[in-house]
Amino acid sequence: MLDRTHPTPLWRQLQNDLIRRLRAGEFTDTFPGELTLVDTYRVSRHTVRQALRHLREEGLVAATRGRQPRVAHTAEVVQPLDTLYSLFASVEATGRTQTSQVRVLDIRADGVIADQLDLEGSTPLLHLERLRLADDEPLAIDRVWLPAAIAAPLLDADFSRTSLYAVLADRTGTRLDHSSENIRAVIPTGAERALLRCPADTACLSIHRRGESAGRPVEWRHTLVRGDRYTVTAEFSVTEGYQRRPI
Amino acid sequence: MLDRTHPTPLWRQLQNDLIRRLRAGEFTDTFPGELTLVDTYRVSRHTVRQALRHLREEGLVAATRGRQPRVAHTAEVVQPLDTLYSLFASVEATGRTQTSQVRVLDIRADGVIADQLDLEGSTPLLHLERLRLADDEPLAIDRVWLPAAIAAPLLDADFSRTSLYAVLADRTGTRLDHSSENIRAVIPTGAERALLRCPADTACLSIHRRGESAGRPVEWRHTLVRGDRYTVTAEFSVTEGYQRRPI
DNA sequence: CAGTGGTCTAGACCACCGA
DNA sequence: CGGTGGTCTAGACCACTGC
Repeated sequence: MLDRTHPTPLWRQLQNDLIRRLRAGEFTDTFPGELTLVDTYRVSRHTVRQALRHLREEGLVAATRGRQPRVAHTAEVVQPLDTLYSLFASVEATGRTQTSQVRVLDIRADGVIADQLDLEGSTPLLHLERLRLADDEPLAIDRVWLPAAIAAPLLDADFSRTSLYAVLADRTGTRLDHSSENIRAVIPTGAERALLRCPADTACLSIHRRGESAGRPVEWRHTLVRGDRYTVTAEFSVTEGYQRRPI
Repeated sequence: MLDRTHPTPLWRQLQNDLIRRLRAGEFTDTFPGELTLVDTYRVSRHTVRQALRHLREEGLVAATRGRQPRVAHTAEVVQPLDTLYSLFASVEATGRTQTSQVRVLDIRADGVIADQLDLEGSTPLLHLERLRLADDEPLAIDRVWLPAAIAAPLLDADFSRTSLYAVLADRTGTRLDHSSENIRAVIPTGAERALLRCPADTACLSIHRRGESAGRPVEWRHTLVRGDRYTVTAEFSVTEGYQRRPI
């Protein structure tokens, strides 16, 4: 189960294994308590608590003194605003299964979008539109445009289960190193609400992102996320050299 | 030194005492190591580490294995924490006038809010509720709670034209050095929409903020911002990480 | 009542760093 | 080399929760 000879600390191995089991859906609602984990993994309680600390801080597991610990199925995805994030990764990190329905994948020209990317209006762009789901429940409508000169190799990729950024880096070697986003609150149109299957009283976050690689704009993206399932978080600290907690 | 009969955990008492000594300038550059603290405070190393964890995460103390621990010199300059709320100030920079209507300013207890601040439910809190306007047009409903033990001197302040953080720093010397925010999209209630005088089809950004000073929570804030007038922006660079700034 | 998490102790070995 | 923080163990008592 755990490898005591491996240089990775025991508590991190334990943490990873618990995340794996969480993703595998092994704990539908209840979650083992600390003493149970001590027995099953044959480690001290201190080690168990160190492994659990991160899971609890991440909100994956809800535990209160006296009560039966539970898997926190907060019906929402929490998005830290501290990394160049991928919606795919943040959904998977919560133990949910992320899938996408590809609605559009083609190459076209669009003067408005090209303008945002500092390109000529007639420049061909690869356009990908996906309905993104977490555990088969609609989460967001995601539209992204990339210059065809860079992204053409993605035309035949399967985006139903993979991250755009992963495919982009894999097939073209392009990695985003800079991005800027605008986040607004909007009320979805009737068509959007129907597609997202969200209640009538639900607002959405409208996120525009412009991504760059080596100083060149390579991505214009618009994501419409259900407000009842998604939260953006941000952390600030005045101190220099502030180290973010690992995982 | 530490009171073992007091209900406050030992590690919290130790943390508070270390913060007190830090503020008193007792440690100019070097900082005692863990074993030193074990000796001086007569507690176990586990307790010392639990107390130090927050100080290190906050960046107040820099410690690396093998090296002499040091006091982290927090860039002595201003509090850059008003990224979002200087958004209101930046409105003035664009030529508009920003004002506030103070709707509530009193001291009360609120168990739910106190819980968010890690305080006892009966702890008195200073509560300030403002309707914030730009050029006499409503922008946001801003509610903030601070422990009365710290913020009581603000009871007779005039908040119609001034920043809370400025008054807080001026009258109490407290400056926020850390905060975390959650940003969601919501649809305002009828009362909120009426107060904000916004159209029926307008969504809002709901922003919860928890602010800390020297590792202790001092502010719980909820701001409801009109989605049709404000955008939150974020920048990311691989070299610099994310920084949010207002538009 | 049994089980939960929160706190605390007193040990131990290790990797790392600077003198 | 001595001191640092990182990890880990094997205990213990307590407050709280739900049955």
